[in-house]
Amino acid sequence: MSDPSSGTDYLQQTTRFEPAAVEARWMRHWLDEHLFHAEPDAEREPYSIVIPPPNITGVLHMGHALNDSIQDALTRYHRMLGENACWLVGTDHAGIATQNVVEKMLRKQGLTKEDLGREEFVKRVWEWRDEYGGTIIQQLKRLGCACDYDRERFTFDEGYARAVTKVFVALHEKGYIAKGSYLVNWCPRCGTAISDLEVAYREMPGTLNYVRYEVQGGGSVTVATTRPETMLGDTAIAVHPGDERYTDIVGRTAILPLLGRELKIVADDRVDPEFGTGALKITPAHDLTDFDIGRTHGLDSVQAIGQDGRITAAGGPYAGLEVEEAAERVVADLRALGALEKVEDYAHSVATCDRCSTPIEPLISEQWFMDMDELKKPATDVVRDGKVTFTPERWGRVYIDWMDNLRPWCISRQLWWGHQLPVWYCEDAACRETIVAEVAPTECPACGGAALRRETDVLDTWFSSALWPFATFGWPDETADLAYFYPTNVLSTARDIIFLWVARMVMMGLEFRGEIPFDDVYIHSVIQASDGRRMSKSTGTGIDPLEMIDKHGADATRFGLLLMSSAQDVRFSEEKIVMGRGFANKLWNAARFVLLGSEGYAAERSEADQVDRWIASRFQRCLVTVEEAVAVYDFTAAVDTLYHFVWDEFCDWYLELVKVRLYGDDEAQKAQAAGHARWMLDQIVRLLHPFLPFVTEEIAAQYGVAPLLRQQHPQRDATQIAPEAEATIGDLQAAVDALRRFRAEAELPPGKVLNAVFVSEGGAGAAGRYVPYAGAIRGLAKTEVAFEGDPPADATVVLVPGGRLDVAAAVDKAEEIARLAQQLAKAEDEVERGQAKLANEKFVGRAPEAVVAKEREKLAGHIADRDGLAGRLAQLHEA
RNA sequence: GGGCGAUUAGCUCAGUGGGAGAGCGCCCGCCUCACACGCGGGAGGUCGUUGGUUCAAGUCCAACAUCGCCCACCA
Repeated sequence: MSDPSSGTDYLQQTTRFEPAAVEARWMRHWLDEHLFHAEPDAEREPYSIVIPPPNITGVLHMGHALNDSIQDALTRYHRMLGENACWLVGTDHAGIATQNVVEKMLRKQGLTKEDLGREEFVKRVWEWRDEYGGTIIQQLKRLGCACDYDRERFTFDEGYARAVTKVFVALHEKGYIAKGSYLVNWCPRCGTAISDLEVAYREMPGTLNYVRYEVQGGGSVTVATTRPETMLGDTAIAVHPGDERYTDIVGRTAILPLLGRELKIVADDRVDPEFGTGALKITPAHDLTDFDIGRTHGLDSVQAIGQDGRITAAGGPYAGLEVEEAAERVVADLRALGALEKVEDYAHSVATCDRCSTPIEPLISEQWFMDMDELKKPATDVVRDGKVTFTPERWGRVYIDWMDNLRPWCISRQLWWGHQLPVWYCEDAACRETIVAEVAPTECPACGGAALRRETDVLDTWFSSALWPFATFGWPDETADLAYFYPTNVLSTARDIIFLWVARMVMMGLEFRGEIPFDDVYIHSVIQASDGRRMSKSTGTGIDPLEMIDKHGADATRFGLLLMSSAQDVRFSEEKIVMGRGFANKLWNAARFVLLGSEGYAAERSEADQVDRWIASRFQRCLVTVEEAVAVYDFTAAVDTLYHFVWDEFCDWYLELVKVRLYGDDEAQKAQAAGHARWMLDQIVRLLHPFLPFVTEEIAAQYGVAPLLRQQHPQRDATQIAPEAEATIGDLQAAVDALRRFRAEAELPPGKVLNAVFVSEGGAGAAGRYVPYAGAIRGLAKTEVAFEGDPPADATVVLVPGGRLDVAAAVDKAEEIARLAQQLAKAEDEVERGQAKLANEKFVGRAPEAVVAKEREKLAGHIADRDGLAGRLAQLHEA
């Protein structure tokens, strides 16, 4: 009782759910209790999820918040189902991103990484990581994520490094990993090669420059280029073999303007005769097509642009210039020479670095490559065969298409922050052996020399990320965790890393564990800015989820995000979060009402009253819908169903109906109602907990069942489905609705009590069903009801045709006659329509029986309506 | 150039073969003893266009239009 956050006073006073204090208090408690930690337990089914590890440089953005709300709901849900759920958490060392951030920080201090040297620089990155790298993990806690924080991993921690090394060495031994000299995507700003997937193409305005090259022995050939500066590296000109314009110059020699270099003229069918002039200048060192054509024809390769993005010595007078400046100078000089025939505006897509947006320079470089041919086959098959399923399904096809067109993966990076390749070179000039080993060799196994130099390159960050599902559970050691939690159940992520990450995890999981890393891949929606553009910091369109948590609470934010998690991309709408806030508040107040109104009674399901049977039945239907939705990762449907059950049925009807008994004088009735209300509340709170963990925990604590994570999910029980109670309460609802509508239309003052009488059609006494609900109708519709045979003198006339209710009143006779006439006309139309449909032989003959039966039922209803209305109208006319 | 997706109420979105839904906004009435972050009532849509399939189409097919995303060695 000393706890200020529980007890009668607390409940009475907190008419609003205030998230801030509640959330902080519960998260602290959950963490102190290590509630989210899971250990292997042979008695229980494992359920595991690995979080897509956020970069240590990252801060929680809307995409994380959505994905983590999803994973958290799944984790809590399965935990409550009795499974031993483990949500593994951790961060990614994020090679380029982190190195960039630390370099930027150093620059502010007037330092470069070269000033410090590699060792000291890496030390500084670790220091940075220790200070700032945990930010995002703390932010997950603000959201309420039930991650197993006791197992937090880092893609660069010691055990992880062993896994990475082992994988590299193993793949090298199999011949999948090898060093080679190829044209790679080079980012001059980051100073490293990057993989094809890290290149982003952007449409940019540019120019197409037509440059005339003289041909030895007379004549000339004109080529079109968007990058005139690359001509400094030209070694040939190519034309299509079938292009008759150029047949006479193939085999001859052209002269490169400005530099005077001799260029072969070759024929190659990769040249598109339709484009430009049909003649292509060939720069094997700086263009992939040219590189391939160069190989085919044995052309020289001249590197005109260096790794620093400047023109090399091969560029003669342009040496040392930045690419952009060189382009301007080359064009100016060509123009002066008269070799520039024309310049056209031309929009084309420019390859840029995904990390820093700098234009990529394709250049030839010695790099390590991973051949995917052997790995991709099984990884494609498991998706094709449905062993790994994608939701939504279409992403599975996207995955397969990509796999089918895989090229070797450039895995080496010229960075300082990352997993250094486990490769050493013998320095002995006569030996030059390359050694790939898990443990640093002390001498060269080939010549015995002790002078060894370690490869300075590090691995692509995604190389290590690919091992995440098994390396985090202890691999390369055969741990109990690994045996128990791997393979994981589901991977939830954004579609932009299907290739970068998901595909590679599948390949590595199959290769090193012989098992798929996860059964399901759930690809969630992309949340766009409210104007439909991509959310991004640079354009200022980003919305900070933490701000939403501050403003509306974590439960509300999670709820809103889950409503935005549909299969399609959605625009961010704060309204949905506001909706969540309202829902949390509604639930809290419903709980206050139930708990305060039933103090002293124990939760116990009752079947005595129709209302009790009805709400239990409705809850069962809700439960089934929610379970089915979660099973197919339809969180929007799950949350929407819960919202409407709790608000529209539990609060708007059940709680209102239960007041009659709760506030009444019949002690037996009150006990039943109180016990059942408590029981129902508890069931609801349990079902909602995975989606709204804080408010549900706060409620549960009020009656002593917190933490909900240790409680059981509600049980499905078909015996609680009560169609007859649903029918009765459905009729009652229709009656109340009709009375309310009548009151509103007749503009009765709110305080005015209406008198009504139920009359059964055909005198069968069906109105008797409503006898127990006279009190409810009084409360819900401010109407005093009487039953057949006992009409009050001033009674408004009420009919009950076919169990449904219609209202008439002697308020204004003429008005009433007009209203009824209108309704009658409508009913007659409906009857006509229904009869026509049922007279259609094709419909009756071909439509499913149930559909036809439903149509008949509807028609019967309309006929009853029509007859009832006609009768009343006749009565009114008589009177 | 190839592929994928979207187009439903003023706004943001559900709805995938049997008589159009939600939240917000809007209009009317209510501080009714859980909740004004609330309660009750209401208005508002020829479901992008044109064809087709079907007894029946927002829902399936085709074409078109518009918007968005992904992939591609777009000189």
